[in-house]
Amino acid sequence: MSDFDGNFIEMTSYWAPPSSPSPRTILAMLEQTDNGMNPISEIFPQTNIPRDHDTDQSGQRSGLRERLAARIGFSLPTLDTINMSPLDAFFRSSTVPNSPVVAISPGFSPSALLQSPNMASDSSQIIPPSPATNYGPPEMVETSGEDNARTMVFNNDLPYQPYNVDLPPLEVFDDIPTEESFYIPSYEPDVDPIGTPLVASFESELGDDAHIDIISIEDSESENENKDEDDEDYQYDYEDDDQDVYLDEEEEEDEDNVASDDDAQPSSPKRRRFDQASNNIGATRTSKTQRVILQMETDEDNPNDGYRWRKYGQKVVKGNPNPRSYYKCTNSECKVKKHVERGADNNKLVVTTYDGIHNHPSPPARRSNSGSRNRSAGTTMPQNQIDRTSRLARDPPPPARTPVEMRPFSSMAPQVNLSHVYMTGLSKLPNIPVYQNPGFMYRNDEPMMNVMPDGADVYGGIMHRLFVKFGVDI
DNA sequence: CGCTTTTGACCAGCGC
DNA sequence: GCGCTGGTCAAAAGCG
Repeated sequence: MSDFDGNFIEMTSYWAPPSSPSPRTILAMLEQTDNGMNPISEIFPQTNIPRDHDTDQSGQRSGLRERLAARIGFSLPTLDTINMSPLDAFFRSSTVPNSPVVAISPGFSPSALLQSPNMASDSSQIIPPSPATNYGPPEMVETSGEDNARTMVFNNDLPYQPYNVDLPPLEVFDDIPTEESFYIPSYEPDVDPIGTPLVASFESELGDDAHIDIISIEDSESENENKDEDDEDYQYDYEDDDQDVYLDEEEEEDEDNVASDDDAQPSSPKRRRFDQASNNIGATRTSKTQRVILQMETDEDNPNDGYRWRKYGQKVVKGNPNPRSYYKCTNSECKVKKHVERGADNNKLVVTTYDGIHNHPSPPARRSNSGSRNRSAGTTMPQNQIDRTSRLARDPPPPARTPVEMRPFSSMAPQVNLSHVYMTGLSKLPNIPVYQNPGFMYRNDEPMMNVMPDGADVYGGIMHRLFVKFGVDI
């Protein structure tokens, strides 16, 4: 499979969710990369089209937002992205409220996005480093419908240069977000350009072993009981205290200064108790593992994410006429589960929730030959569905590259083929080492793109900072 | 034949 | 205690 031959790219022009090209178009664009032609702008040809999101799609978005808000426990503010320069934000080290640029957070395991063999070595885009810290209220990203929204598209063909930039003040590391967001627009050609909100979110619950995700490979399955409801000190009680690197007392004070109202900050690590209670409405969720919610627009009922899954249940849940499908990783040693459902208000929006951490690499794709099964590399699916699956989704994960392949398979990261991921978001995130090179392009009305570090850079930066601050040497 | 999905039943947590 | 709900189980059916 052809990779984007570019680098981690930030699209600095104002961006509006484009109408997405067909898989064929994408593949054609990808194949052009060998000519040194960055395909991004051609994949996203309508990047400058403003969107009137306050018209007929508002109902859809609000419905989704309300659902997410109900699920997570707080309302979702609208992101104001106008007049905000992503680059400015990116290289700003201090507070940038409502930064639209997605970042890796220490709370949300970087490995979830960077250590994934698929995501890191595929043509994938990765969650980029954070440009900014945000001390605002807990955020879910709600940006896709915004005019002038910005997006970042990434690739990771840059060499591993994790330490070639100045580290930001470590204080920002204290502010641990638990939610990330990015957009995965449909690559289907018939997407309404003013269509559905491309709201995506990560929810890292920072559960009992969430922090381990950054540091080591451990069985993510923890059947811990909920922490004592009466325990008001909000101390983390990770099982593996040796690697409890998130907060110390001082940091907690800082955190409390920022977030005086606990209930208003469900995304905070300190909201873990809240999350556990509120995020499972009537559910029986005993496994307090890290959870990631991924939303993307696609016609596939279960987009390939690089792993193989076995469906073990389906249920219609309250508030959504579309059934929710439950999957387990087919690896017998792996306890990761996920469930997939379509948006109640937007049938093109597929919401995938991952629970757990894969303790194995993604399996090789099942090759389809004449007369044999033709299954996707990931979740098995009916033939008719496979036939609708893009080639991108069927392609096997490419060989992992150093240093990616040396990383633990610690991620429950959704290993979606993020061939054309739009990322944006709000976050309270640390600055992570980045560097710039002049590899931008500006062609016609297409976004100017600035080369940004790849996943290895970001990962290395995080590791370095862990080492600097906590002495954790991976 | 092997593996998958389907689907109704069952289980367990939560709120009232 | 009861009902609601999300999550899981497991037998049957489907598919190549």
